[in-house]
Amino acid sequence: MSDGQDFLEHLHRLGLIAQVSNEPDLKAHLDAGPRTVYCGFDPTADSLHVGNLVPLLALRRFQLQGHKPILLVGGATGMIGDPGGRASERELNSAEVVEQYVEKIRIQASRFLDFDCGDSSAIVVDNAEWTRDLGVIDYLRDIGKHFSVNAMVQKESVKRRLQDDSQGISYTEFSYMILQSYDFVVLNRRYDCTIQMGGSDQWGNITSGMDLIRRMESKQAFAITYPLITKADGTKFGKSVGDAVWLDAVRTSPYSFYQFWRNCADEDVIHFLKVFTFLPWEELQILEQAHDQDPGMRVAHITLAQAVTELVHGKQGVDAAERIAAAMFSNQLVELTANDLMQLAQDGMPSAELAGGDVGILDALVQSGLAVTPRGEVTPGQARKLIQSNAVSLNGEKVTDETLVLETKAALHGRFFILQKGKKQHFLFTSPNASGQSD
RNA sequence: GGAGGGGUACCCGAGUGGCCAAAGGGAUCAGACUGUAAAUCUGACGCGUAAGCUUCGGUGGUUCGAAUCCACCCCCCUCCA
Repeated sequence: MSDGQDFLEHLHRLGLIAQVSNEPDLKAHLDAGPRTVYCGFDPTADSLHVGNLVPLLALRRFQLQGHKPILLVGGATGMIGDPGGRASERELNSAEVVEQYVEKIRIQASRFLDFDCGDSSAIVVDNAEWTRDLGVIDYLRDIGKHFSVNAMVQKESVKRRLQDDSQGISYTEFSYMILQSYDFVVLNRRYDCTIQMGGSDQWGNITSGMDLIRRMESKQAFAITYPLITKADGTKFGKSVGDAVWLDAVRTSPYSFYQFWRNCADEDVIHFLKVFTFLPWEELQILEQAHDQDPGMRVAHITLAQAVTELVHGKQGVDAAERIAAAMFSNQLVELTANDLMQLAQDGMPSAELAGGDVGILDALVQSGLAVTPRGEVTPGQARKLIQSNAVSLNGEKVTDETLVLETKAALHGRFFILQKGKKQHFLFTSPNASGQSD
């Protein structure tokens, strides 16, 4: 990427930088030798999602430059809830739950960073470790003393909540900034960590940490924020079929994951390529050109899907996803062999065994979960509505009859049914007793 | 503790005795169009094939009839020399 080129400049080009504190100094700081940079992740679920990929990959970029990344899991701050970027007060999770999340996230993140490459090896820390035993009095005397409420109230994240008529802010969330600042100090002491990175909504918290380091340690530290990912159409990034797109293969299959990227909007695809892949700049240029010339070819989309899926689920993940996609979108389901079909199930295509006997189409829609209402419930009524709106196909044929039964003789190779809702949602049913595999 | 404002479907937000399963917008799902895009148009959007059933913070009450009126309770927000 940046042989001799300025690293910060490169990040700028990729659209990864929203704000930087004291850029000239930071540049010199980075150029002068390996540095330590940290980014925090709040454990709000037991898996990271695509949104978390931004900082994760950014940390990786630093590591590739020879810097040392620290991934801080907010076992403590996760118990509090960050008021920034949140309209309302957060639900608080129990300590055990948070602890569990922390562990899962630690494992998951390990995939993206190198933990064994000498001085720049990544490390994972949990701020619960140094916060847990911090007494209130110590906290107030040693840390709180350095904070001016006057200044805190001026921070955008806090100010917004103070001005909002329908929501206030609790003292708990108000204190979040202090804990995060203290994290920075601890990491600075222990690992000489001088740079904190975060989303642009973290700017206030990060600069506040810089200030605290200056006061307590008399040292200079730096802040870098990345722009929060937005989509061209204004809807929230990272959702698919109503649910977040997770990195955990159990929650979001590699196939769905792949589809998520492949289906992103034309307007977003180049931006996403820059942020979510490590493709060399020249290649990005070529892709952008190709995309501009003929977006219908979807070269950029496919490259994006392949690259990110490989990053998260490996080459097999990509292969499996593409096998399913090829089969499902070929519109020639009948030509698939029994082996192909079995492979699809193994590849992670949503599938299930058909509950004994001949099942009605409505039941099948319910069992497959395809009959979800806009509210997220699975109901027979929704199954009916889908059929009435001409949305359902079975083995490639539109279904218009609600009373249709999935009879064995109509199955592909005597035992497979591919149920389809709309264009993009498929479900594979296999017959239970496959003893008659004589076809 | 006092005074005031507020709690309506996934979100925002109308509705202040029947015409309300509850306007409007957003989100979501589907159809058409396409490129497995976007935009646009159309349909769906509490559950149920239907009759009907369950919803408007909670519980009781007034009424032929309540999201709408009354009582009590819970929660949120703002202000208090």
